[in-house]
Amino acid sequence: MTSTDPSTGTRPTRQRRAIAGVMEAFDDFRSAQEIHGLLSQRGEQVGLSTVYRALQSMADAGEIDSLRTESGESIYRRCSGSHHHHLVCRSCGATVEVEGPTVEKWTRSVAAAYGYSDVSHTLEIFGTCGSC
Amino acid sequence: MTSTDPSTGTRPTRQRRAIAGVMEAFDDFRSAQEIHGLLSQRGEQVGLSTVYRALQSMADAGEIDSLRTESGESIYRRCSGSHHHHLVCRSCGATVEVEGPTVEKWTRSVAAAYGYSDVSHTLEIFGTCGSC
DNA sequence: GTTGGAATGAGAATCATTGTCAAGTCAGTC
DNA sequence: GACTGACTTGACAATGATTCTCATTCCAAC
Ligand SMILES: [Zn+2]
Ligand SMILES: [Zn+2]
Ligand SMILES: [Zn+2]
Ligand SMILES: [Zn+2]
Repeated sequence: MTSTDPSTGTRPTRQRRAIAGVMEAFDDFRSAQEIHGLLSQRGEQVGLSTVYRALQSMADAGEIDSLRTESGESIYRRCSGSHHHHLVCRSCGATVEVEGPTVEKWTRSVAAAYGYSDVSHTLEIFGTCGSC
Repeated sequence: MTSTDPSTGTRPTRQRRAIAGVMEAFDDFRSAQEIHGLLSQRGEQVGLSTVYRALQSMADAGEIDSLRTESGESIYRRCSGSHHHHLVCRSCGATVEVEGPTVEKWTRSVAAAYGYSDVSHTLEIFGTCGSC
């Protein structure tokens, strides 16, 4: 029997489990370096390279979401498996996952209309939430 | 009388004019470094720092659009004044400006549904164009 | 032509991210 | 239990886009 996790193609090592654990523990988007810091605080010794690698494979496997801040750094957050976007509060970071069949359909038809293939898209909504 | 361009707060120096000229000359999204290269090809001697600075102030002034590729680098392009989005070729930068009343309406209603105000959004579509 | 602030640019510095590679780990096999 | 071979790790170096530094140049106004 294979020993690799079929969803990520990786072994469930101590480090991977620690990272997955931290990702469960919070609800905001965090950078790889912040996550590495959280691990240290927890007493988990994990190399920064490993954190980057794990986050990448988790993102590829759809286990977590990643997006880029305005300053260009990648931030990560646990998320539901299906494709969705985010409504993010500009001041407190409160995040709502949103889905829109409408938008998905629209982007696909626009791309098709102009003969573009291998299409992907980014869509984020920013605003000020009710409690801010 | 002031000598600064009221829209950017900058002086129209030889370098700024050269950069503005290059931006007029193409209609794909290009990185700062590519734009710097185009300037050199034209025989315009402009420092890379200056290119970065000029592009930034032009983007701030709304004279050009800037967005980030999936790999995180900033790319720039002259744009029409009105609100729109882009369909960008990942390999050659060929760009189509797209507008969608549907999407605009959708983002607004989603934000409203969750009580978010002062809403803005980012939406870009990436793909491979027909000739790539 | 003087002058003071703005602009420039060569090079250094920043900094998130990725690459390198020797050492460590693990599952399955003998 | 040792053996093997593939996967994984992590300290460190390298990358690469962007920003910073600061001495020099430019320029509009007086
Ligand atoms: Zn808020
Ligand atoms: Zn989508
Ligand atoms: Zn193309
Ligand atoms: Zn829009």
